[in-house]
Amino acid sequence: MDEHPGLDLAHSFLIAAEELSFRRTAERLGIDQSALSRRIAKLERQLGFQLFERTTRQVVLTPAGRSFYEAGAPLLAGYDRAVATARRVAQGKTGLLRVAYMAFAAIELMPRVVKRFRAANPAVELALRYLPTQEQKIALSEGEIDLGFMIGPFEHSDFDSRQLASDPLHVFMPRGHPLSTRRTVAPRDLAGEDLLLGDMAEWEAYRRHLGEKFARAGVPVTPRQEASSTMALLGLVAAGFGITVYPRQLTGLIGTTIVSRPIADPAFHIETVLVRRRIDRAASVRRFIDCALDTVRAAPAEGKKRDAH
Amino acid sequence: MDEHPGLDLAHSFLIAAEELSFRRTAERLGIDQSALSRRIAKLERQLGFQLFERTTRQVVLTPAGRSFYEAGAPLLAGYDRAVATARRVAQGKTGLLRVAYMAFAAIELMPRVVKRFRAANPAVELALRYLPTQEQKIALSEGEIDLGFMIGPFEHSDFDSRQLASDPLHVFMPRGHPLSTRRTVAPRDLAGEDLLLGDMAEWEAYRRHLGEKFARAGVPVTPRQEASSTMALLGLVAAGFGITVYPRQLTGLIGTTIVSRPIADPAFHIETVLVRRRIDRAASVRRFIDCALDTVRAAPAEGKKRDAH
DNA sequence: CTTTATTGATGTACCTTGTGCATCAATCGT
DNA sequence: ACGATTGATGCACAAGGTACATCAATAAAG
Repeated sequence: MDEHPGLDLAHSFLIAAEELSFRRTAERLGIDQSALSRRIAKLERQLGFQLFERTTRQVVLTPAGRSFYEAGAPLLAGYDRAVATARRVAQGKTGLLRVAYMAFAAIELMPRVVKRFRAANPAVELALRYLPTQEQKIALSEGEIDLGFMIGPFEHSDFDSRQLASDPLHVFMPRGHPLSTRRTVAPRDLAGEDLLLGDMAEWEAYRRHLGEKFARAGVPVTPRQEASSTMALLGLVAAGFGITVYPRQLTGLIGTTIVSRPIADPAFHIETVLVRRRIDRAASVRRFIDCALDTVRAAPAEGKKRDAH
Repeated sequence: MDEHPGLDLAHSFLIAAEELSFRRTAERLGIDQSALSRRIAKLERQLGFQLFERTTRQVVLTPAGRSFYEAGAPLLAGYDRAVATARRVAQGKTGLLRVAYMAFAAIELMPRVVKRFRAANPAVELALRYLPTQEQKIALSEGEIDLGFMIGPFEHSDFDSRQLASDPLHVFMPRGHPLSTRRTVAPRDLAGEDLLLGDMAEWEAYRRHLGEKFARAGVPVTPRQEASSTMALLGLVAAGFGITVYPRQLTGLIGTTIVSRPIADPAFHIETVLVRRRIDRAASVRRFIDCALDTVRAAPAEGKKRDAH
């Protein structure tokens, strides 16, 4: 790619090619006829070929000029469209918003926010993508995504993090499990239980959080088996391999083979935050965040608490 | 269409959007970093929205900037292609050549020239169009065609006319016609014959020429019937309605129901000329003319004379 | 934690560039 | 033959963009 010879003069040429009169063209452009005459001459010099055959009485396009006009007119029209589109994007009225979410948010929170946002901003295309919390942070910093629903808290000078929910953790166990006779479960009741969790590759953030909470509660737990997905986890629980700890929302999705009980400890909550790059001031990103905050403010999911711990 | 805000700065922006570094971009553009900084700032001011989010340590595209880049990059690449294409057209290496031809040229001359030109200039698209001589003159002056095979001579200050051929006229008559016993026919032999010609709307030029020639030969003739096309004319001749006068080339195309005899008078030739607008200096037009001259010079059709009258 | 180097932004002086005005030669219409 | 209109050109001026020097911010190195 060279440097686009005469690009700045192309507009003058296109008008002239339509008018076929230097005076009328100059008038349309709001400049002197002599200025236009020089513009065209300069453009022809830069391009290296004649655009017009001109006498003092008539101006006609050369074949090369006709070719240049026919190819150039749609290009400049396309430029205007590109500007208009980009302007709409700047105003957040359209564009592409790349949103990532982790497993917990996928159950209820993310779909609700997305549904509301789509209704309010139909012109904004949403690219949803499942990513674990840790990978979201990388993806955010590398500009691969614009927003991420992730496990909080997340404090970093480069990122802006807004808490959307703080969900109580439940114990999920097979029907008939000894603990299922209780209405609530204390952390220390879980000592000695076989704890099943997602594998480290994808569930790193959650496992760190959970490990810390059990440590603070003075309950030593080590997961006995790992699953790669939420469904696999539930399958293992249903099959009697052990129990798991998961945010409350999952309760609504399970059948009768698995029962859940709240963990009666205010520390056993998990925060969901919505994170963006602080440098990214895109209007559509702001709109999405506002929409998310409105969503949880307007109708917080049952059992959710507004503030953590 | 406004006036394409910031079009001249778009190139700098595209490079910057690729480099994501003002210093490297400035280096690539061969300007000072400060100049680039102002260019981008000016472009953003003209467009009315931010293209980059920048700190002193990193430069990232805003969503609007990304949109503008994605739409703009192919546009400027398209501009370069448009310039390259137009340049090839200017050099006559490609482009569209609109050539018109009248009925006589369609028989043999035009196909031979076109075949030769196509072989030598495969990249030039030819738009062939049948037009009577008179209409070709209008079409040429209005720029609807670039070249015309027409009945000559044609002298005009706006046009450049080159004679390609001077073809002897023959008399075409039904088999068994009294004149068919002769080897040649004199103009005065045609006095009293029923002369069939094409109608005035399309055959004006030829009829003027022919009328003039008969007048000079002192033979009064008035066409008895008109036909709208060459085939219709031949049909009428074959049906015994009369005779017609036509250039020699037609001889090769007729069957045995019609016979032809040369008119033994040097005035009874018809010139075919190739005409272009004098102001049109397009290389491809010149090439076509050269090719046409080469064609008739290399292998003049049998019976053709180099000079008229 | 201090130092160093690199980033993009900005003040300044200079000079290239494009502009309007006036005028010219060519040409069409009357 | 004349006036009117076309595009081209000489000229002086003003605007605009440029390089240079420097600044504040920040990441990397010690």
